Amino acid sequence: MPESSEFLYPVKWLSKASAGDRVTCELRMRIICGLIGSGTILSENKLAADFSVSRSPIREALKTLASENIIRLERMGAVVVGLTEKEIEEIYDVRLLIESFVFERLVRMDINELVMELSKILEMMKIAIKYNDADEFSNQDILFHESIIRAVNHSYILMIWNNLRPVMESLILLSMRLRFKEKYDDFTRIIKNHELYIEAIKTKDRALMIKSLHQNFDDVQGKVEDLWKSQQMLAKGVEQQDD
Amino acid sequence: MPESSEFLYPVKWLSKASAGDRVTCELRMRIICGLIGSGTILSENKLAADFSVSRSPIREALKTLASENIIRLERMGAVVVGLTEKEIEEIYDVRLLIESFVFERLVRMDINELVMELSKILEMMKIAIKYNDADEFSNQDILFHESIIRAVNHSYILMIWNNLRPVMESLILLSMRLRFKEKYDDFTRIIKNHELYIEAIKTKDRALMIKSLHQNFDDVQGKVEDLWKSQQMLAKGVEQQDD
DNA sequence: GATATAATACTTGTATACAAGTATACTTGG
DNA sequence: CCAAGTATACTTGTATACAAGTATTATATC
Repeated sequence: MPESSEFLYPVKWLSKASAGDRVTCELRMRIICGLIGSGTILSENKLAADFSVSRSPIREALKTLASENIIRLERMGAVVVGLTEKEIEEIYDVRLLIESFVFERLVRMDINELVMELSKILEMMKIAIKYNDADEFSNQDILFHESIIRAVNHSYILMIWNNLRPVMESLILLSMRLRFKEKYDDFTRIIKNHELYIEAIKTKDRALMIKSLHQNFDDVQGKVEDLWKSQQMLAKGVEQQDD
Repeated sequence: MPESSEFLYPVKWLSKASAGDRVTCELRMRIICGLIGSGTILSENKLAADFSVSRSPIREALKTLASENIIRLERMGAVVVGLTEKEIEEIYDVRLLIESFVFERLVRMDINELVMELSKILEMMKIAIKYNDADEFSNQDILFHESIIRAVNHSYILMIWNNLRPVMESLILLSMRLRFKEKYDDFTRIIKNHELYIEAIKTKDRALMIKSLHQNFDDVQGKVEDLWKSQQMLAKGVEQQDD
């Protein structure tokens, strides 16, 4: 019985979104942080009632979440799969795979414009840290990697990214919110690491790129319990949210 | 515009499918073979009328096709992107990427059961050739590669495959239909090539695997014009049913 | 009491209706 | 004749209705 008043997904990111997208994003967050546990059976009608919408947007959401592999559509009800330790590792397998691929392309391209873009994003990230805005930081973090991927102009690599992105986004959001409360110091390291990534692109240093990518993963990866923790922390701190 | 009596997608594969899936598969085939050209704007209402269904299954289809990157959902109408030479190459970039990844995992696994499975599929392919069944041959061809990918039990690699699969399927279907009519001899080579792939897995010979994978691509790749040709050939094969 | 059968309360997929928004064509005033 | 506003015909997203199917439970029969 989730109260429709509490939202895990940043509400301001949904300002122009449809009800379907809203439900998709919120459900994803709840599943990934463990609020809706693995094995739970989701009913279209029940969800519709909980979110006070009709079945149409719910169906849309379930289809999307199924394509992201966090629920499984069966003949009767959608069963929550969620993320185990293993799956989080698998996500990073894929990121490593595609970002390495992208890097190979980058070294044969003019990367001036990209480096400029990345520097801008890095500045934004610093501001987000300064103002304690975990959500905005996450947003820029994702944008950072997305910009790199977009730069090579490969529609099917971009397709993979797009399929992966939402789950990544949820993971990063939860991870960063926790860090902002508990391990604020981490951010200087994260920033430094992103500077390393830019450096790797500038100097076309493959090894450096892999290294910084790995470090980046360690920064976000976290254990599944942490996601739980993140959610509970948020539940306690809802009042602070409206600043 | 398109006559609902002619279907490019094998009808028997849709026996238990919903109207939404039917429309998705058929639309995809028409887009990929060029029957519905790039730039065409698809209207939900018009499609609904053409396929004699309501907007619900059409919306579902458009969402799916958009996630496959062959149409783009804009604020007014869905615009067909289709496949250019470049995109077909990109698909194979991704396949090479994931099948290489999978191979690395395979060499550290017990592959007896998989080899057995692949041998079975290969037998099936031979039968399909014998009975001139291009569609069944395509089906088994895809199953061959899917079995390999499934074997490593990596949910996010499988996710990529699942996102790629439908477009691949259409490409292979069109390519194989053409071959059965024009280049029947090719199949002995394709079979031999798959035997090579099995051999590569058995002996865990990475180079051999890459080689056979590349050859496999050459077998299907074909030019975009060929897809056109394939469709036109089919159109002639079907008794003109214009009204 | 155990098994077959019927009633029920769900489920899914599709159709249809409607509000709100947006491009196109059509007026109307200058 | 053109600019500006208005009407119109489309669009999307959501709600709702309904048929057909599938589990679950209750009932009847042996």
